[in-house]
Amino acid sequence: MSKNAAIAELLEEMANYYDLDEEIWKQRAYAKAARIISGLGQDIEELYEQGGTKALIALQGIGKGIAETLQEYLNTGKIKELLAMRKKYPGIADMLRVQGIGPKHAKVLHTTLKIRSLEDLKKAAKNHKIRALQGFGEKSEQDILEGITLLEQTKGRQLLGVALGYAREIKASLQQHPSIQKVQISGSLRRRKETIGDLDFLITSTHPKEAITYFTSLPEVTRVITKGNSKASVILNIGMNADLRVIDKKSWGAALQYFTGNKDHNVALRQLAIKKGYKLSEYGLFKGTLRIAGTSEKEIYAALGLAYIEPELRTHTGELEHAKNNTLPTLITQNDIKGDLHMHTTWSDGIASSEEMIRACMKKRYQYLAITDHSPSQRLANGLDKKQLLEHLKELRTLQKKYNIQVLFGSEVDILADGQLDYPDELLAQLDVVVASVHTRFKMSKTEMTKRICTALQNKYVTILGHPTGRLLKERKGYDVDFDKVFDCAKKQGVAIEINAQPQRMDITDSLIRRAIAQGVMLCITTDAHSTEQLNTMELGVGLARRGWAEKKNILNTKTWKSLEKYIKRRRQ
DNA sequence: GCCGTTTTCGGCCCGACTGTTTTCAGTCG
Ligand SMILES: Nc1nc2c(ncn2[C@H]2C[C@H](O)[C@@H](COP(=O)(O)OP(=O)(O)OP(=O)(O)O)O2)c(=O)[nH]1
Ligand SMILES: [Mg+2]
Ligand SMILES: [Mg+2]
Ligand SMILES: [Zn+2]
Repeated sequence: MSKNAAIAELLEEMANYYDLDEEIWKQRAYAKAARIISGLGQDIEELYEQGGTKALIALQGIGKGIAETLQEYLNTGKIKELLAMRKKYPGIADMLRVQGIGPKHAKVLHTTLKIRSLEDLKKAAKNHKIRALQGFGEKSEQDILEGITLLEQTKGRQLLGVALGYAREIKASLQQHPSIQKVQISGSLRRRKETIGDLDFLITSTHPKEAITYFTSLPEVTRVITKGNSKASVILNIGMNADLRVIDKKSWGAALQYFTGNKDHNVALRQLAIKKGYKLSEYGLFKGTLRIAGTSEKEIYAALGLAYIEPELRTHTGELEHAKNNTLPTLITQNDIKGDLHMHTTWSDGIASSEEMIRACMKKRYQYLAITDHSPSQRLANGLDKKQLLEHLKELRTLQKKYNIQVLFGSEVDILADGQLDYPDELLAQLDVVVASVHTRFKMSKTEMTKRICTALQNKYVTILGHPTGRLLKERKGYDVDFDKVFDCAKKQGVAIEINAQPQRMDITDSLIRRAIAQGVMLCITTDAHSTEQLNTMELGVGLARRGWAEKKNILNTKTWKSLEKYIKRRRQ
């Protein structure tokens, strides 16, 4: 994942330049390639190092030409053609970031007004130089100024855990309106992507215009971007955009399919429809003017000869082929979860007591929980020394007698720089569950880090490898690790790979989950909760697991306590 | 530029909203 985002941006930039040159198909190909790479999950550099150009071309949507561009960048750190384009069109990339300015307008501004920067653009708008141009007017000049201001205010993508909370509040407000019947959170939220660009809502309404006006007048709305008879787009006080789409209930399934995406999945599905002699839009699947499907998503997929595809799988990464062959996985659900094996208490850096965590887990009807406070190296997080660890153990054994839920005594033990664990084996032997995690010395080489982690996994007391990539969304990338090797070790040793559901971690990634499953590795969804409230992030972890094509059998904490107990015992033999 | 259980050439998703149009192009989802 290291360079993927940066490379996707470069390809996107190139796509924009091709657009200016009216190379419309090249533009589409590059834009698509950018989307593919940004959603890839696997480090494109790693892919190239291991499989060469062939591995790049093997990606659906990347062919000889773009593979060459990628190769040039990975080998030399630059793309000659891009540099030339930047020279030809200075300042255009910035202009295109302004809401409402596309390639056509940008080009006019660039050539006729010689605009080279956002500063130039602002000045031109303020001096009313823009309104006179062909295709522009007073309003669009004003919009440009506002667009620049908004650009300066916009934050990036938001964490799923945060965005989902906001979306549920808006959903509740929408449900208040008498003309609104169904409300469905859609887009990337429904696909449970780990970061969210905007909040998308699909509704049915007996009075669409009133419903839309209600939406654009919500107290959270700070600005209305567009407002029509079937959809509206607004900016919310939380710094995110929200889109509303109103649809007749006979088109509900088609609209939900459309509004859930992702874009590439939609386009591929529509292409399939064409191939079969149909037309697919948000209004339905049509043969000529006859609607042959549209009330439910299932009906649409079925009419196209496909099994139903769960939203989390709609990423255009092979799901259509599997749907056609009826080989899609039966995804894990929240109901399958029997316990939580990673959480913290006031003994280290949590804010709830052991007893509070136990009671909260009972309320969730879990069969078991593991309390896993930090080890001594985590000084800032109040890591437990030997004496404290044994006291904590005593506390938990006492609490166990009081509650009818299996209370597992665990620890999140640091993996030290040399791969040794932060407690000696004789202490680890007294623990029921050990989550081993890297918390320090991130900047090792890939070889060293891989060796470090594999060494740790060889300790027979390790149950779970904690937050395996070490990424913190919006903050830092993961460390360099060879996951094929790590998965190999995990498989051999019988260690589970964690799917950490903390909103900022969401660690490990969806595509790595898919690879882990392909390699036969067990995974475990945990919340890493530091409060009782945070135990609720389990749903985010389940969403992430589903994005990784995980079935119940792939997830350790779907096991009953009896079966889990056996699993842990076997590991320690 | 990419792609192919009807194709290696000729297609490439489809529709809403807006401003500037005098019939629709541009932008966005
Ligand atoms: N058919 C089609 N559908 C699109 C297109 N663009 C967007 N959509 C659909 C699929 C998207 O998931 C949905 C919502 O659009 P968004 O721009 O909000 O994207 P999405 O929510 O997937 O990601 P986000 O996190 O908001 O960036 O609309 C398009 O060009 N064609
Ligand atoms: Mg969205
Ligand atoms: Mg949207
Ligand atoms: Zn933890």
